[in-house]
This record gives sequence, structure tokens and C-alpha cells, in this order.
Amino acid sequence: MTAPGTTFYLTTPIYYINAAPHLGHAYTTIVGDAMARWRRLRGDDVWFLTGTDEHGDKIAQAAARAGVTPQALADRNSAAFRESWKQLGVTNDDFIRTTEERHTRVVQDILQKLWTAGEIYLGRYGGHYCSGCERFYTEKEIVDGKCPDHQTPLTWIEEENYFFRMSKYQDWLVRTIRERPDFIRPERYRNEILGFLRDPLQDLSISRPKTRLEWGIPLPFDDRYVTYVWFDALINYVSALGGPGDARFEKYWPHAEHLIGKDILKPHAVYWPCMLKALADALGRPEDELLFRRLNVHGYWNIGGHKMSKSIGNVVEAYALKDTYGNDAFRYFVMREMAFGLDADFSEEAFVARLNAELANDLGNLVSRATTLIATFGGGRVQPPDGVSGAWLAAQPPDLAVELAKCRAAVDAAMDEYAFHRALGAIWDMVGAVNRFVDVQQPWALAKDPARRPQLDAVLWALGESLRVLGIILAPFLPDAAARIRQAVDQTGEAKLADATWGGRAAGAAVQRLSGLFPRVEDKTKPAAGTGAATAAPATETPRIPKDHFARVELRVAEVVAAEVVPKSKKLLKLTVSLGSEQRTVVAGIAEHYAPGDLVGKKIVVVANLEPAKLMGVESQGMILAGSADGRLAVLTVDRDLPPGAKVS
RNA sequence: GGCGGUGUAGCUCAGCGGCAGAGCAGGGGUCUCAUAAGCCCCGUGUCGGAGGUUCAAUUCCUCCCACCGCCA
Repeated sequence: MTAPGTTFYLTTPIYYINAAPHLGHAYTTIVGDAMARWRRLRGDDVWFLTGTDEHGDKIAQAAARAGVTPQALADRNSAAFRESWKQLGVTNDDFIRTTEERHTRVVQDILQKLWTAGEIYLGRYGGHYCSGCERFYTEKEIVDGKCPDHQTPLTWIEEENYFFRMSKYQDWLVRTIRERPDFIRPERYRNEILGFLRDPLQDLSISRPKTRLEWGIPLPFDDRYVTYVWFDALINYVSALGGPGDARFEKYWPHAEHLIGKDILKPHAVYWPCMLKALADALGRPEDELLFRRLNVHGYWNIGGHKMSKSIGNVVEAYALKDTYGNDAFRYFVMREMAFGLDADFSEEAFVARLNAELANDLGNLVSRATTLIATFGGGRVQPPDGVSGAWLAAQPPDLAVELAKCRAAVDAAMDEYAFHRALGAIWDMVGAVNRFVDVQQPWALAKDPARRPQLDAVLWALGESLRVLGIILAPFLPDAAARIRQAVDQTGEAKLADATWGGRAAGAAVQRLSGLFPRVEDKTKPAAGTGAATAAPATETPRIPKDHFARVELRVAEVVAAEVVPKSKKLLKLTVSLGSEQRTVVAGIAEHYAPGDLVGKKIVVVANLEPAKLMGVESQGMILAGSADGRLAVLTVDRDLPPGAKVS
């Protein structure tokens, strides 16, 4: 762990501007922001960088389709990222664009130095090229002569290109990764790269002929070519600091840490260190001065149990929840839900559950009850206890001074490992301790006995002190809520971690009531009370719907394979049904009308494209149709035999 | 196909030689300061399966199964 007061340079990837900002981008940027804020809170000298990657075929093609210049498209799409981070309250110190002159200059400068040093050579290469992927495919990878990813025809391209002599750094790279256990973290990704490096490393093609692609940075030593996107993009981390020799570079680069998602692990863990090593050699500088310190890798978000998909739009919808529930709640959820390094699942249901249980019930309510107690029984002021009541307080359970010390140590350790989820867990242990403190000490009871006034004041002071330190520790994670808490306990000015010590405020303070910090929200995602089965809607006013609304409901014949009562429930039956090609579990609220054995073997009708829902811990992947009247219920079956899976319309 | 990972309570996961844990969900109780919040109590689970090492295996080893990742 580095000592507070050190220099720190943190980067997010530069985001490729062919897509709008979404959950994936937002997560990386949010944890980067939390880390930057955390290090500033410690008193570190922080430089936090994000930006956009704007070169490549895809951008040129999209611009052509839109009838604008690539630069105009880049300007517009880059601005969307900048605006998005502004809305999220991201505190980046700089925003780099690969189309900026300060970037292209450094890229060309580095290319020229590597060329002069003999690290780059002209070679010939032939292969099946997919313009969608901007890459070549080997014979084995091709499916029916088409791109395995896009299913589009490939073109055989043979061309001369410039190559970076990456292969010669293989042994050096393996040694470096072995010598530095934290060079690539978490360890799973370090192992993955070491595994990859057991096979021979190839040289890296770093150019594209302008005949094929013009939208890039021209090679300084051959203007028939532009720079390959990765070679261009990675250098942003350096160019944003002005490049080697610039004062800002020399100050911050030795403390550089990168933050990436696992999808771009290889370029960052293999290409980039080799490029930096080659540059160090070319400049005649020690490699330590050019290598970054650590690469911190996080996992993927799934959404509602499915992969992120731009076409489905679930990434966009997920990100939109920040507008529904607020920045702080969104930041909290993504950092608390994802164990850094592992994949995680994003669902509105889980979001609302954490928002209600942890932000509203635990934290928001604590702030509300504590400030109200101080307002009601302390006249809106807290005073540090004198020696006698201070000693009394120190003996009261739970010992908040000890809890705070534990919390501080745990947050320190967690943040050193980018374990944002554990840092928040540790803070919530503290929140829990303060809630317990209120329950155990019962200030409302103390208030009934005038003789116990000193104890009451000591308890109220402890609550004020708890809010004060929470207002500091929470600042990197929930910047808005933390600022409101600090304001409520009369803390003005910049939050400093050094002040987050128990009893750190010697003077008294005015405390204002603060309620509704995180209001509870209704869980719209839970199914309405009752069952997953259709109980026919009352025959009252049902709005008419257009035919295509009905067409969106996928009804299919299903054969009941097995049925059992859901434990502890009166109404629910768990049915296993066959749709021909697959089996599903469907929970139906019909146990009061059917015994499990009644249905097995029957052909019934199910809604096959219903969003899955959990009922009594069982996931229901559809619902069955049944009619009901006067408290009687009948499951729909088919009049003649049809195979399971048959469409119903 | 090669390499690696994962499989533990309804759900999400921690533990990784010494009496199986946490949070959430669910059930019960309780306080009244608070956002119908808080707090307390409630877990008998083939620790994926089969073998092996060991006084002792969820933990170490081998094989198998399932899922996932990287590579080809």
C-alpha cells in the first residue's frame, strides 16, 4: 500500500466512439472516478484521465453512411461521452481524443523513434480480411469462406505493412510479469496472460495502407500508411501527459495505473508493455521509467442473466437507470454488486433491492434518525463529552471508535486492490454498528431521566461524530449524498480522510435534520401479488389492443413432464414442461385447484416469451393459461393432439 | 482440441487440512428516535460426482460431469 500523499496517475480506456456510452463504459469510468476521489481524499496528487478512441475503419464507414466527415462524426460522438461523464459527476482531470494534435504528435514522435531504433520493419502479409472486424482471419477460423463473427464474405488481401518487433520482448515480458505479482491484477488475468505467453509471440502489425484505410495517423516515415488503431490508441495514456520529456509526464507516468475491462486485456498486458520497453530502449532510459505500474482488470456485466447486447439495447436500458434512481444509487449499485475482476449481473430487481435495503433502510434511515435525535433531544447541537461522560461513552457497546478503526483499515486494504465491493461492505459494517448503537443506547429513554443528561449528550455526540466520519469515507463512492451528510453535521470545506478519525472534531457543532437522503422505491419489477398463472382478468373494462400487441405474446403448446408443490407455499405448483426442443420450469398458482399428479402428461398452453420471474425462490420461465370463474379454475388444454412446442395463435 | 477457472444454503458468494459461514430472500419476536425503517432470533446444506493421500478432506491429489474464460 502506498503512503498517503503520493502521486497517482489513473486511466480508463479511451472508449471507441462507434457506440453510445453504456453500462460497460459507465462502470469502468465510475470505479475510476471512485478511485481517483479516494486517492485525492487521502491527500494524494492525482491525475485521472479518460477519453475517446476515434480512428479506424468503422468510424470512417459510419461517417460515410451518415454523409459527414469522420472528424465531424468523431466530434459528435466524443462529445456524447464527455457529456455522459459530466452528468455522472466524474472528476477526470483531462479528456484525451486520439484525433487531437497533442496525441497525433506524440504517436508520430514515438513511431519515428522506434523506426530509427530499428524496432519497426516493413514486411509482407496476406490473409482473409474482414472489414467489420478490422482484422485478418486464418484459414482455420473461417466458416464457409465467411467471417465467423459477422457471417460476411472475406476478402483476400496481400499487402506490405510495418511490423513492430514484439516477439523479441517475449522473454522479457514473461520475466517482468513474474517479477511483479501486481503488474496484472486480479491474478486470474495475470495467469491468463502467462498462459498466452507460453506460445511464441508474433510481431505486431502496426500499419494499414491508406488505399484501404485513410482515417488514422500517418506513419511519419511512410505516408502511404496510417497507424493501426491499437498502436495509436494505447499511446493516449502517454500523449495525454505530453509524452516523454514533458514535465507532467515525468511527474505522473512513474505512478501510472490502468483500469480496463477484460475484453481489452491482451493489448494492455502484452502489446503495451512491449511498446513501452522498446521505447525505453530507444530513448536509452531505464525500463522502470517507462513501464506502467499496474493493470487493473474488471469483468463483464451481464444484464438480467443475458450478455450485454447493443442490438437488444439492454446495455442502454441498464445505463438509463441512473436517471431513474439517481447517480449515487447507480454508482453504489454497480460498485457494490460487481466483485472487481469477476463478471456480475445487472438487473433492476437487484438494483432496487440494494437501493431499498442498503441505501434507504441502512444508510438513509440512519442519517434521518440520528439527525432527528440530535434535533429533538439535543436542541440541534452536539458537544464533545467531558472526561467523565467521555469515559462512560467509551465503555458503551458497540464501541464505535473500534468499529471506525476496523472500517478504515478494511477500506484501505480493499481500495488498494480495487475491491470496491469490499470497501463498501466495510463501510456498511460501520453503518450497521451505528444503527445498533442507537438501538442499544436508546437516547429516547435516556431523555426521560434528567439525571442522565450527560449520557444522552454523549450518545448524541457519538451519533454526530459517526455521521461526520461517514460523510468523509463515503465521499469517493456517493459524492452527492456524502456532501449532504457533511453539510448536515456542519462540515464545510473539502473532505479529508485524515479527519475521519473518532473524536476528530474537538468543537461542538450544529446538526440539521436530514431525511429522505435515499427514499425507498417501489419494486416495479416484482410480479403482482399472487401467482405466475393467469387468473382471468375481471370482465370489466379492458382496453382494446392492436393486433400486433397480441402478436408479441408467444403462446405455445407444452406437455407437462413433472409437477410438484413449491415448499412452504399454498398456491404454487412447480411444473416442468416440454416445449419440444427444450424444457422449462413454470410456476403456476393453481395448487388449490390441481394436485401435482393431475397435470402430468397433459398438453397445456403457456406464454413462452414472458420475462422470467422468481416466485418463492423458484424461477418461472413462462406462465400457463387457465380460466377461472366463481373461485373455480381450469387449465387450458388442446382439443386435439399437437406436438409440444406447437405455436398457438 | 490445448491451457486455465468455477461448481458451498432458495439467490449472490466467502471459507480452502481441524465442530460448514455471511448478506439477501423467507419465518418469528421486539423497540418507537427514524424513510412500514432499526435491532434480536431462526440454516441437517450428499460443500458437483467417484476414487485416493491423511489421525482428520469442502480444503490436497487423480479421474469424471456441468458451466465459463483464454488460445487454436
